[in-house]
Amino acid sequence: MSKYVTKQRRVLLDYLTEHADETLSAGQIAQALSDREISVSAVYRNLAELEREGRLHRAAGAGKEQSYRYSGAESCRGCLHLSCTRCGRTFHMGRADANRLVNAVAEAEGFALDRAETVLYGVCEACREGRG
Amino acid sequence: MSKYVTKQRRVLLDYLTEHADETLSAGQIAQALSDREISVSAVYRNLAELEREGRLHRAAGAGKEQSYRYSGAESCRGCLHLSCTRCGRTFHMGRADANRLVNAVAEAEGFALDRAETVLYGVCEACREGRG
DNA sequence: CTAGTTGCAAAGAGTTTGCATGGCG
DNA sequence: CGCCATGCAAACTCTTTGCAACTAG
Repeated sequence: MSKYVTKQRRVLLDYLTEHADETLSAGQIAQALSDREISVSAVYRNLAELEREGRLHRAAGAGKEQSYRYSGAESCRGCLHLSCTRCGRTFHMGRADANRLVNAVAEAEGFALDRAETVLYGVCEACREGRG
Repeated sequence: MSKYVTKQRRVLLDYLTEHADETLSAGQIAQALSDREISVSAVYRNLAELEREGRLHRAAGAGKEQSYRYSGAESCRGCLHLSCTRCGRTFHMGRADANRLVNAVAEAEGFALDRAETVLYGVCEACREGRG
């Protein structure tokens, strides 16, 4: 696990914190940080490690790139994520609403939803009203 | 679009029909059909075409492979998909339950869920009871 | 100093594409 | 017979890995 706090690690964590709970592809991250003295391999290696530590979730991406989502603080525990297929933004479903939804699925189908892994796709309010 | 009905096309469609509404990776499909006289490129090309025609959905896969889901008949319209992260099986949430869920999300968050794109991840009843 | 990290470049894995051959209609 | 689709292999893209150099503690 992380033993040293290197410059690259800090840069990556800064970036992830800034974009906490957003769905980002490894490529996106690598590119955004390309001018900040961190190599692609370092990005991948650190992402993999963060995933092992459970601070990062490897969620599914539409294309062929893998997507990651950094679970900021405890703030996001228990909440579900909504991803708008038009503007790409990520929204958070409150704990209470999420609980209701998870329970509904459990009752209806006997299926235990994994909140960390599940992302709901659709169109957000703003986009639906034409103000993307 | 599809003009000719070739043997390969038939083989692929047969396979997809047999596994309708399941979440399959391109690799899985290609391998399952590898001994049935269809090349990898043909699989990819036909999958891409089916996707263009809207008969197939390119849903997100966990690993680095792309996943597809063939929307069998109308049978599956309006239903949501549940994917078990343990056994990999796909389950279907009934229309009524799905409607309830979609409405709940719409009310709570003003978010219009896209049923075709969304896959809920979690653990199915069988796996939870240890009979995977 | 020592061990964890980095960067580079090469190796892998999955997907796409060019081109000649083959087969549907 | 004409044109679309296939197969093969090469090209690509994204990700992983080996290894020597580097650096945090």
